[in-house]
Amino acid sequence: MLVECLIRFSTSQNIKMLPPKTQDELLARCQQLTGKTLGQVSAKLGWQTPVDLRRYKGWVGALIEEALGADAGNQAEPDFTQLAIELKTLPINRQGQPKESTYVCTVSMQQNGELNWHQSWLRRKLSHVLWIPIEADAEIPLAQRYIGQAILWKPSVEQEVVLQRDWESLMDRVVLGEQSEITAKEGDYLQIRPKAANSHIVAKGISEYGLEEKINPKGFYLRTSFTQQLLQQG
DNA sequence: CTATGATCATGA
DNA sequence: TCATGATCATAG
Repeated sequence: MLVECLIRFSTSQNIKMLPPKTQDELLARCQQLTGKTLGQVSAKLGWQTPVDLRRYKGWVGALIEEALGADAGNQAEPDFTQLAIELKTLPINRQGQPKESTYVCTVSMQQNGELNWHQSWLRRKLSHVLWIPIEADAEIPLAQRYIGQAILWKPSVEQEVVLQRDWESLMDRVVLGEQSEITAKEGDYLQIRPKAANSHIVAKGISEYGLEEKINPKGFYLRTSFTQQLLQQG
């Protein structure tokens, strides 16, 4: 099976990688990517490497998904549906630290159980994450950026305590109809920021009087101070 | 519109 | 310099 995958990987041009059946198989595929450049992986998949990411912001993430055989598409599921593992690339600056915050999910109270931490969408998404560190210094051409060692991560008890506290305090405000007033300054590890095509996009929200209101969609993001810890513990 | 994938770009 | 607020592409 491993041989088949390696052959498939080395020879494929437009052939879709099958999703990994086990965690070990997934990690083996990650090993194949470690130390390779984005240009090498891109060429192997028959993808064009853009000059920069300005108009292709999700390109790196989509490339790694394809290379590892993620199968969730744009459904609201973990990237590896069978393994219940979420995939996230982690852009690394020249100092070896996360360069950007990490988007997790949209802020919403329409979901069932969205008012309870243990059933929350955010907790489910962060319950098991495969982080792929990737060079992201602007001075390195996209195709020459190296892929780092993958980190398969579950939040520690200490980390989850903070995440839960942040999530509950932020969601308290959302429920009170204050979502549009929340700024990115709030939260220790989690923050809420705009998440939309632009600032004019509107979504259904709740006003301070509990009525329906049109607001600019926002999302939960992990601060770099949090993802920095993962690099050290991984 | 919502979901997926994120990074850009400017003000402080 | 860097975090906040804004934005880009694509599928359904």
